[in-house]
Amino acid sequence: MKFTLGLGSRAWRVSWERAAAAVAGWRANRGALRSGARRISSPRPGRRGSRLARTLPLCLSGDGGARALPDCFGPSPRRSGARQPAGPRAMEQTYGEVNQLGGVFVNGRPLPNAIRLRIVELAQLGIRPCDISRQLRVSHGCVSKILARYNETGSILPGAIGGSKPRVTTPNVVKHIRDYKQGDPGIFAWEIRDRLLADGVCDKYNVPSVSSISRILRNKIGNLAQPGPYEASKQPPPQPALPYNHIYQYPYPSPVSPTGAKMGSHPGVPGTAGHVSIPRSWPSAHSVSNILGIRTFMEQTGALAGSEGTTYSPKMEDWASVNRTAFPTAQAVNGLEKPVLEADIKYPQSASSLSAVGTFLPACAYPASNQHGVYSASGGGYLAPGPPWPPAQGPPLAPPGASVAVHGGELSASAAVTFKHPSREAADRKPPSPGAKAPDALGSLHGLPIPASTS
DNA sequence: CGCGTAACGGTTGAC
DNA sequence: CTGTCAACCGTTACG
Repeated sequence: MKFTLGLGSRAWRVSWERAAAAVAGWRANRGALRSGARRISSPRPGRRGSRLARTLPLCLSGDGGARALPDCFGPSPRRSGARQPAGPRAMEQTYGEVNQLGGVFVNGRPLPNAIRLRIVELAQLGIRPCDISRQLRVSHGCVSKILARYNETGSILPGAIGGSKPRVTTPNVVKHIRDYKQGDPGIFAWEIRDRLLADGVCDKYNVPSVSSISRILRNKIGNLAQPGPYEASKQPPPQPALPYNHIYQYPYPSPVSPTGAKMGSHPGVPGTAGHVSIPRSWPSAHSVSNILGIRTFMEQTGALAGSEGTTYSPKMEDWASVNRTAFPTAQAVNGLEKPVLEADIKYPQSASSLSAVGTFLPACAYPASNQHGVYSASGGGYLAPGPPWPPAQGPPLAPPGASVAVHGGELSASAAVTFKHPSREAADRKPPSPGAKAPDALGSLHGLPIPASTS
């Protein structure tokens, strides 16, 4: 039902076969959870017809449409290992879909960082979101979301997709619990919890729940002692949780950890303190410090290879291939090749011309020529072919505080570093690392002439 | 008309 | 190895 509705509202979509799979009965639950009253009975009737026809000339033709897209979204089988929808046509799956603006996107996947970055940049140049949306052919909802996130977190990066919340009952935690229990067999679970916090074993984000602790006591630690009900007169609950900076220290100013973005084993949760808007408490790619860390590290080392495994890179598909056709030079920036290859794994699109994002987003600069290429991928690009780009002289730059550090090298592999509203950050997040923050971020923008034309 | 956002189908990755 | 789950994604359409 829900599926039907959804499909109906997007009947034009290119990769309808995937939707047709519609196997995910469980998804309905999620949908139900999220469902409001809005679309209970009809799939937003009415829109798709004419508008679609007007805006999607290139992908709706023929069979499957997507294959009519530019080769950057050409047909390509999923790589082994990737989930494949059941059905004989699975191998014909393509990733490209085209939105109403004619922009190409991959459903369920983040926009390339280059696009995200561009959105932020344009916004900081004073271009209205609606114009950004049109220029880049990204839905205004997405523009809004990215800008909102950027304003909130200072990061242009998408959130961490997939995975499960890291277990809080790590061996170390269990060990401490055991120690506490051994030290005081009558200790309550909530006391253990407090001690875990107080001792810095856990932080408020990853401290096990009382029930979890009880379960640990019961299952893993067994009967060191059974807390009796009569022991209720213990200490009152304790002190407020430690300031989470205690635990959630940013990697900097110490040499930034290259593993910032994905610190699966990090005892703390990097960057959390400053990321009020990021619900996930486990390592988040949004972490400014992570981003900084990655970036700084990369800038310093000039290599990603050593860190990519633990950074954001696994997610950095960035559908690099999406933009590849626009960059036929296929110059892999040092250290970026692997991520790019990984991107290929995820987005096995036309590999005709590989180019890491970093290739077209050179460090410390954002040459118009390259920029131009970024969004002008033939046909499937994000630039509207017709309407001219806003005049180069454009609106004034964003407020002085606003800045976007543009360093292309990391874009494809780990992180794009963006900062904004330092004052705000000062309040609720760590101040940007002086070393990591581009000293002349605005300068980067200054040096980022808006392409005179989108064509 | 511009924007914020709910709903939606989709992907991802830990478990 | 496979399925489940809960996170995130971008698009669409509503208000």
